[in-house]
Amino acid sequence: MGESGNSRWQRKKDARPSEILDAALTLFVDKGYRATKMEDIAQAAGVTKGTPYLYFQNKEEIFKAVVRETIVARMQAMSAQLEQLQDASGSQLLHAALEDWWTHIGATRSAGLCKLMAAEATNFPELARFYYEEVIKPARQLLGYVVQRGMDRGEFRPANLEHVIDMLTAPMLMTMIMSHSFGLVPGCCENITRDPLAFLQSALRLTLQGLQYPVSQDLPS
Amino acid sequence: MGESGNSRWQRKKDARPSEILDAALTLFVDKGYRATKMEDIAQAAGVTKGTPYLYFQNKEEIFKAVVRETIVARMQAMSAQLEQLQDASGSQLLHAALEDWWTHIGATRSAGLCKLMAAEATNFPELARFYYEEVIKPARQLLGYVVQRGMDRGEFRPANLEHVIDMLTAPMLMTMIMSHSFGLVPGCCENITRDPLAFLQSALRLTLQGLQYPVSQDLPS
Amino acid sequence: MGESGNSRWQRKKDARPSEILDAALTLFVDKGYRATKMEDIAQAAGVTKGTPYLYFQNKEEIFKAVVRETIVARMQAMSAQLEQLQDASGSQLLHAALEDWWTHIGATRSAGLCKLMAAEATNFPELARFYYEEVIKPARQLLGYVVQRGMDRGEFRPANLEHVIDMLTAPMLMTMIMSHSFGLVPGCCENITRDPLAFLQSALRLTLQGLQYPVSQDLPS
Amino acid sequence: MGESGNSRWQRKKDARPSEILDAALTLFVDKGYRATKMEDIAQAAGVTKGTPYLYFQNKEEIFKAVVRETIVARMQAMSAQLEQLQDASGSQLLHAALEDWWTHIGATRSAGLCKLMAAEATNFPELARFYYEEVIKPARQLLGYVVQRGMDRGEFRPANLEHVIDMLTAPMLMTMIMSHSFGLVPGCCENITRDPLAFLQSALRLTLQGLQYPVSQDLPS
DNA sequence: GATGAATGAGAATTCATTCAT
DNA sequence: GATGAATGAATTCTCATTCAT
Repeated sequence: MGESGNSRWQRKKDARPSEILDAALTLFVDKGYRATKMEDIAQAAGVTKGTPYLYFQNKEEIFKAVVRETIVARMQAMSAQLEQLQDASGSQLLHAALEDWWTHIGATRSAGLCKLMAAEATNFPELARFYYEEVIKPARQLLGYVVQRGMDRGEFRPANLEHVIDMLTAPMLMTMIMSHSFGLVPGCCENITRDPLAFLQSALRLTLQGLQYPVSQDLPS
Repeated sequence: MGESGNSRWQRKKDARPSEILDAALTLFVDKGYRATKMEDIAQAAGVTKGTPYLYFQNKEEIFKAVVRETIVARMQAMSAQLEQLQDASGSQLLHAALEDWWTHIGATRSAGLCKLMAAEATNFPELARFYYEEVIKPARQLLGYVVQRGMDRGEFRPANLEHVIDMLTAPMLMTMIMSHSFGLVPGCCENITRDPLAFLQSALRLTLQGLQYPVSQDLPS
Repeated sequence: MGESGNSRWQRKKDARPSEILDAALTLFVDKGYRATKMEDIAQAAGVTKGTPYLYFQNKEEIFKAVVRETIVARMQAMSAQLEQLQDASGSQLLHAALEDWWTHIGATRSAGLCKLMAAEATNFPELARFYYEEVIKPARQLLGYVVQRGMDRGEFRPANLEHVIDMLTAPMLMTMIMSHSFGLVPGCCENITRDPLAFLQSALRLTLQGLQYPVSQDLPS
Repeated sequence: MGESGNSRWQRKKDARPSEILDAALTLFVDKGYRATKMEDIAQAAGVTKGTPYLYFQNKEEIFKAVVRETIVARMQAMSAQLEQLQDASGSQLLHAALEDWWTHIGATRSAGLCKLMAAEATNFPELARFYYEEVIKPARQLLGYVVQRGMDRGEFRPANLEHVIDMLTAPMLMTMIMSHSFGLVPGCCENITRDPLAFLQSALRLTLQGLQYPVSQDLPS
């Protein structure tokens, strides 16, 4: 026939899994885990009901695979990348990390997945632990390392390390949550989701400002 | 307190609806919206399957009512309370607000509801708008007012108001999310949920520090 | 609340389980376990799809309940009954037992259930063990007791007790199997299912004949 | 014998079909008809999913072919063999038949197939008829012939021929059923499956004993 | 002949909701 | 007002079968 795709079966074994995961990612992010039907995933991937089951045991495994293939994979790449910028100052590193994160996660569908992960953590304890070990913990270690080095070098004033890490993370979490919950609802949040990156940078600056040594003598916090 | 809200709470001799909402709140927070069965709500409220339908049209209406009756109601009370502390400094007001929030929301089941609200916003757009109008917007206006006043008075250096509000809000959101998602999973987060209030206060201090005028000569207070 | 006033709908409730089990028994016997759809059971019981699940966890539990309520229950009744005929001879007891069995099991749908049990034993090991403990074992013990007593009294010649029990059981098993497998297929077995009871009695007579002492004294087998 | 059946078995250089049937036999016997997946059959035969369909229309046809090729074929061989022992006594013939049957059917996977056949007869009426015509009927005719001859010769006392045949068959059926149902379940039947052949021989002896003329004068033939 | 990706009808199970009592 | 038995739409998952390669 003249047309390429007119066969009932489009056989793309190698491409299928990632097509399915891609469709699933979008649907999970848009509608949540429970509200996403397997058949919807199949349809969005251009296949029929049964096909996803050829590649994944069940819905839960699809969800796990989506998390693994997107955030976890990206996280590892980011960690590796940041480890090469050893010479930069703490501020520079944190700014670089923020931009990197924004490019590869914050501004992508992955951000919606983070929100979903938070929403569903208690329903998938095993996955939550995995996510914690593979994403949250390494991310926090990386940030902790950078901040601690800054303190050691006198770039930052001493402060509770965990709290600083939380402080650096909170705006990112907020951005992801807001832009994938209220931000998606028409008529909510006209002034919140304007320019998330601007907020993130502003937040980072504010936090770094707070980490500077006061000029005159001040009590350490 | 005003007398206006009494009529609603005076008919407490008929406690059924609020008992149902109370049970629903706990279950929604613990298991999520979808995973909470109507029958579980009924049972937890000490009634039988059909009874909730005598007071609420359906599950969605119960969810909305829960949000309305808990967070929204609490939010309004908090707003009223804060409006009375007009003489305090911006820092003092923000610290007071934080403690108030922590006591009445952050440390209660309501915090779980906020997380749930974020998770389900896209599934209940109407409710999301309501929540945004009744909770998020007023809260931000309140914070915005306090911060703006601080800037006007020279207590804080000028900065993007929306970003500062986001900055003040992010740690609270983070606390709520984490403590009701990963924080509930055994084996996650050994170092995150340690002492949320300490983090919140530390974050506030850090942000306020960042809002101080830099050392160089600037306007006197 | 109280136990007293709810007669009408509760009577319905009480009747449901047995109605469902009754429908299930017939369908299981007719079509086998796998080929019997839950919806068919429901329909045969005059209810809709979901109703059986109000009373039984799942299809497997219905099957187990059917077995329990029919054969096991009947078996226990039979055992109790036979224990009262202590004075009769071995032959008399065995004939009585056969007739009893025929009346209450062999000629009823329960016989089909025995066949089904044999067919599905490996698919439900737990149920098979239960059935073995509650039905097969007691039945064999009962027969064993009667035969042993006959041997002790000199009514029967000595023989391997287990083999005799098998020998007494085999015709019953055969009758049940044949009449619920080939016997149900039109055009099979014109001469097999003629008169099962006649065969059973004939078989018993033949076996008892074989248990008589030969006239001349011969070696025990 | 005739040459007519050769063509089927001569094309054995193409072993595919029989390999598939062999695999199917084992799986059917082990897991039952329904629980045996086509893919499992293919895999056990060392081919892939689609291949069985090159040789058989569908699963049902495979089942039928298995029955045909195993039991039916073996049955015909046995019949032919027994027809050659014309000189022996009835007892001798029956003992020989039993041993033959035990060797080629009772102790092999075919026994499991008999059980399966009984279990599935109503689901495959056409196959049931075929099995009845090709297996059950000839077997009964053979036995009937031997027993009748024994009666005619005065070796056995007169009795209902069909009943005697049933009587001779029942232990074999029982052995096959038990050893492929409860006998396979761990924890069932410690004392049943001990030594099936011993039981079969014992049963035959007992039956033959019952067929002997009583010593004192009894009914004339 | 073989392959194995894809199909899609079908079955089990869940649970929000209704309504006769 | 309350009850709780019953409903039936909705959803997940299975597997015999097909057919392009």
